Order: sequence, then structure tokens, then C-alpha cells
Amino acid sequence: MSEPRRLEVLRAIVEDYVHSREPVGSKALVDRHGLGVSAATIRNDMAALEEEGLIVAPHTSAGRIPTEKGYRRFVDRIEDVKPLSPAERRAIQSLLEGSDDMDVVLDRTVRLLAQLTHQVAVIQVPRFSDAKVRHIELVGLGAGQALVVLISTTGKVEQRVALLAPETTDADLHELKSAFLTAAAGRRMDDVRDLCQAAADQLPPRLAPAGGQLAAALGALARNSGVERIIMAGTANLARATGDFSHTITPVLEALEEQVVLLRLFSEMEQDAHGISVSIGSEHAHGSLAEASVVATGYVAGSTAKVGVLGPTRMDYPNSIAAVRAVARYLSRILAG
Amino acid sequence: MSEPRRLEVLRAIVEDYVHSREPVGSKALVDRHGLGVSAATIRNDMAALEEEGLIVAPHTSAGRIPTEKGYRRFVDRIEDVKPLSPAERRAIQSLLEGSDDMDVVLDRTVRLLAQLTHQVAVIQVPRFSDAKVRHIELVGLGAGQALVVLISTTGKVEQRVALLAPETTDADLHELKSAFLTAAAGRRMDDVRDLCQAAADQLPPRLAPAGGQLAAALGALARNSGVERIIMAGTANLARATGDFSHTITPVLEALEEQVVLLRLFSEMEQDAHGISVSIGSEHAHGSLAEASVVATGYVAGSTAKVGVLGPTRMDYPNSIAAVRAVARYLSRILAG
DNA sequence: ACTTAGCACTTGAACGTGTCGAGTGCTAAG
DNA sequence: CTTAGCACTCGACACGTTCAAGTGCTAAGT
Repeated sequence: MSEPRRLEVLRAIVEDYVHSREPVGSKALVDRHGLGVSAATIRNDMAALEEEGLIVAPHTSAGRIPTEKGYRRFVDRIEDVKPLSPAERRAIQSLLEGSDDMDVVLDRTVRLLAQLTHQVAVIQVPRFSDAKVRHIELVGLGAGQALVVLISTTGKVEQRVALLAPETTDADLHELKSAFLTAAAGRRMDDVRDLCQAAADQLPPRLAPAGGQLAAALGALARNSGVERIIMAGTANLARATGDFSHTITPVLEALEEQVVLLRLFSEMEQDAHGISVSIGSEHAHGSLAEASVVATGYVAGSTAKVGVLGPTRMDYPNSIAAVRAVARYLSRILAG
Repeated sequence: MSEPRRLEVLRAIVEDYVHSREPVGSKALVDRHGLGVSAATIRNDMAALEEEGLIVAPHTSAGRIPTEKGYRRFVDRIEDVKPLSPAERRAIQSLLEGSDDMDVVLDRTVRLLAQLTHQVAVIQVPRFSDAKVRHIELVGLGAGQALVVLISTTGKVEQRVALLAPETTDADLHELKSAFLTAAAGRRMDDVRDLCQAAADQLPPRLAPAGGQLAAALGALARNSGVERIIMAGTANLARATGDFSHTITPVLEALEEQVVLLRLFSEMEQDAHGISVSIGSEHAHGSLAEASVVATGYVAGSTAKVGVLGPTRMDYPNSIAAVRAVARYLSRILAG
């Protein structure tokens, strides 16, 4: 009972099960795959694999399906990521080139990845915790309102409407803007709140009330710019995979809408030698995702932002890994440019 | 066979079916509802209702379920919208007050509406086709990049990174900004593209290349600001309603992700006397939504933006209508403030 | 002219039964 | 270590039966 063949059998079981959704038996294995041995031999191997906890039989007289542990071993054994087809590469290239706004790029990317993998695709918007203040803009909107705009060195723009005394003039706003810019320009986002507050305290009494309002707004914007966010696409693919989940996909959809769950999961995942993280079923402790797997990788050097796909534990891991990796590469290249 | 009672029977059937999901028979009707007549009489009424095409029997010996036409008659007969419970009103108030940024308000609102109705909630982001240019800002990012920011009179901010010659200085940018501002400030968004192009053409040769790039970027931003967008929440509720759809919810999720479908539907819906639009099943011609109903209404006077919920045709219309209406009111009040 | 009780009829759901086939584990021989 | 053979298990499927819900119709009552 040779060890390499046993792993080969595992691989065959996983592959067959992944696109048949049905327990695979010894007979089917020798038929479809060119193993050079008989069904009986395979049965012995399967018994051993079951002993190891890599596969299980749903009932006495059915074929076997991989366990989470089985998928794990299978995934760990993938060492050469199979490249995408030329058509897929072309799709990536044509879809992603020629757009320069980050939000647009991320949106297109996530849709593309969903389409390539037939899974739910997820992108974490880069966090830029080391972002600094590039610019502050105050724009009077009339009626005692002003638009406060905070622009970071990373090109991220946050805006919000602030209320101030109706008699505030455009000249006042200009003065206020100068004060805040002097105080905060080039400083870290984390410090904006305190710096602006301090600047507001030093203003002439006439501008103090408006200054306080604006400082508060700027502080809120700065905090906001650090908020992690996720965009996704392909939830319809999840619905197509009903039946891979014990009851409904409801909890999964809920978790996805919640975002926090995924963000935590992303932060907990550890990358393997190829920079890819795979978390299978209950390996992650988040109950609602216990029947789901996530394949993810980081993108844009130096940032912790992740891109990946989420699907049923019974997913085409090699394909997902290849797509995620390819997309992350293109993405990094474009955003770095 | 009195006409009013027959409608009463229809109402009872709809109500029962909506929260039992099971065909309702004559016996159950007289039991649960205090109709003052016997089951046999109800049967006669039901026969007449079936004749009219308002209800059908899935098979010979089962109760009746409402047809789309039945729901339609039922909805049309609702004339007094039942007010929300105090708890619900409180939820709306506490969740929506105290936030001033439109994106945040919309995000919270859509989640709240999903929670109140147990349906998918959808909000169309206001379009502001009559928006004008409030401000233009150019921020050098170094490395031949500049951030182009376009702020509209409605407080909407669009930004994008543009490439220009590396040797462009901050002073150049300032000059360019002045040129574009002079040309476009206060003008309609639709005209920004042409105006900026014209302004770029008049620049001194030294600035012409950068000017062209920036003009193009500004034009794109202006066009972008008119793009209709939808945000939604509660897709998990849809998954919970599996079984109300003939096969899967996949096409519905796809349509939701597509956005265009919903936007078209929104634009086609006509409001009734109460300002509420209800589109039931195949009343809308969009195939993928043939088994779904939409309850929507406009918000913020003068704009065409809609807010609403989407769910299976078998939905609690009175509750949905009440929630949508209440939420739209609060929303209008807050955004108008 | 409605309403109602009674009754025969239809039909899906639930259940028990029997058959079939895929798949297994084990044993003994190669 | 591999393989053929064989007894065994158990879900899937097909059928037949029963059960209850619900209907439509008719005839009688108000």
C-alpha cells in the first residue's frame, strides 16, 4: 500500500467529488482515473484514508467524500499553481487596464474574480494606517453648512457636511482652512483629531464656534479613513451552491453583510509559502462560516489588504488559488503604477 | 353572495397565506377569521374569486392561494396605512439621528429597512441631474500624479487620480486649477466636459499636456457624478425565503448585483395616490424578477431617488408599505435638514 | 335569492413494502 | 502487496394503501 498512491487516490476523490457533488466509490475511481490498479486495491487505500480521517462515507454503502482534513491535505499538496488559461489572462488584462480610480479598479476586479471562480469574491479596501494629511478643503454650501474634505497622501478622500453659524463667510472659511492646514498638513491621520482641536482652541473668539464644529468633523473624517471596508461580488454564485450547505446559505450571507466577520477572518489567516492563505470550514472559528472556505492573498506590497474568494468547502481549490493569485498580481501592478 | 364579503374573504386568504405559506381552505378561514357565515358559503365565494382569477388551487383538493392579480386587488384595497409600532418608530429615530454625511445616512437607513421588513432593502442614491460645479481641487501627489477633486453644489464629491508630466509643479497646478474653476464654476455638470476642454485649449503651450489630461479627468468625473447607483442590505432575508421562489434565488441575486435591472424598474414604477409604488411579480417585465415584488417610494422632494424593499410576491405588503413610507419620511426630513 | 348541511369525490402526503444496484469489508489465493 | 470473489448493507426508487383536507354539488331551509 504505497504512500504516494494513497495521496493520489485522495487527490482523485477530491477532484471527482468537487465537480460531481456525489460520493465517489472505488469503481468510479479506477474507471475515470488511470490508476494502474484494481478497485479492490483502491478500497484498501480508501480504508486507510478513512482511518486517517481524510475521507468519510456518508452511509455504509456509499462512496466517500473528503473531510475538511482531507481538503487540507489536498490543498497543502498543491505546489505548482496551474496558470490561468490565455482567455482568462486576456479577460483580466482587458478589464483592468485603462482605469485609474481606485474604487473603480477594485469594483471591476471583484466582479471579475467572482466570474472567474464562480464564487463570492471579496476585496478588502486598503487601509493605509500610515496615511498622512495631504490637504484639507472647506467649501461653503450656504445655509450655515460647509463641506469638509480631507485628502490623504494615499489619495483617499473623505467628506462630510458640517453645520456652522449661518453668518460664517467664505473669508472666514478660508481663514479656518489655513489654520487647520497649518496644524495638520503632513501629520498622521491618527493625530488629526487632537491637532485640529488644538488649532480650534487658538482661534479668535469670533471663529471659535465654527472652528469647533469643523475640528470635530475633521477628527471624525480622519478616524473614518482608517475604517476597514469590504466590497464583494458574486453572491448569486453562493445561491447556486445551495446543497453544499447543510441547511441554508442565510448565515453565510448574513456574515458577508456583517463584514466584521470577514475582516477578522482575513486578519487571522496566515499565508503559506506562495503567499496564499486557505482557510477550510471550521478551521476558522466563525460559526456562520463553518461550512465555507476562503482562499485569499494580500495585494499591494506593504499593505495588509486582502483579496480572495469565499465558497463552500467543496470548492475547486486549484482554480480558486490560481485566479486569486493572478488577480492579486494584476491588481498590485495597477495600483502601484 | 355579497361583494364586500367576497373581498373580505380575499383579504383573509392573502393574510393567512402570507404567514403560513400554505394554501388556505374554507374551514381554516371561518375558524381563524370571524366571518359570520359557514364554510360552505365561503366555498361559494372562493369559487367566484377563482372565477375572477384572484385565487387558484394548486391541486384539486387543496386550499387556495392568491394569484398576482389577487395580491394586486388586495394591495389596491389598502387605503389606510397602518402606523408602525412605537418600538419601530423609536428604532428609526435613534438610528438615523445624529449623522450628517449622506452616505452614512443611506447606509444605516437601508440596513434598518431590511431589518424592519425582513426583506431586501434598496436605496437609490440621489441623482442630482441639476447639480452644478461648486469647486475644483487639484492636489499634487508627486511622481507625475495629481488628485483631481470635483465638488458639486449638492455636496457630492468625486475624485480620481490623473497622470501628468513629472515636471509639473505645484504652481502649475494652481494655475491650472484657476483656469478650470473660472471656466466651470457654477456651471451644470453636463457641461463640465466641454467647458474644461475649451479651457485646456487656451492654456499656454507649457501647460497644455497636463491641462488636457486634467480636463479629461474632470469630464469623466462630471459624467460619473450623474451615474445612478444603488445600495442594498438584507440579501440574507432573501435566502430565508427560498421556497417562495420556484427554483432558486440565484437569478434574483444576479439581478440585484446587476443594479441596472432595479434602476430601470424603479424608473418605470408609478406611484399611487399615497406616493407608494407596488409592482407585483410579472407586472414588471424583467424576467429574473418575475417572482418578486417591489414596494418603493420616492424620497427627498424634487428628486427621483427611490427607496424600497424587494421580496417574494408572497410578502407582507401592509407592513412593507408602512415601513417603506415611514423610513422615506424620516430620510427626507434628515437629508433636507 | 342566499345560506347551509350533507355527501361523494379528488388528490397530495405519509407510510410500509419490495426490489435493485452501488459500494463496502473480508478472505483466500496469486 | 495485489486481486478476484462473495456476502452484506443500505439508500434510492417504484408501488400500493391509507388518511385527511378540501372541494363541488345538490337539496333543503330561511
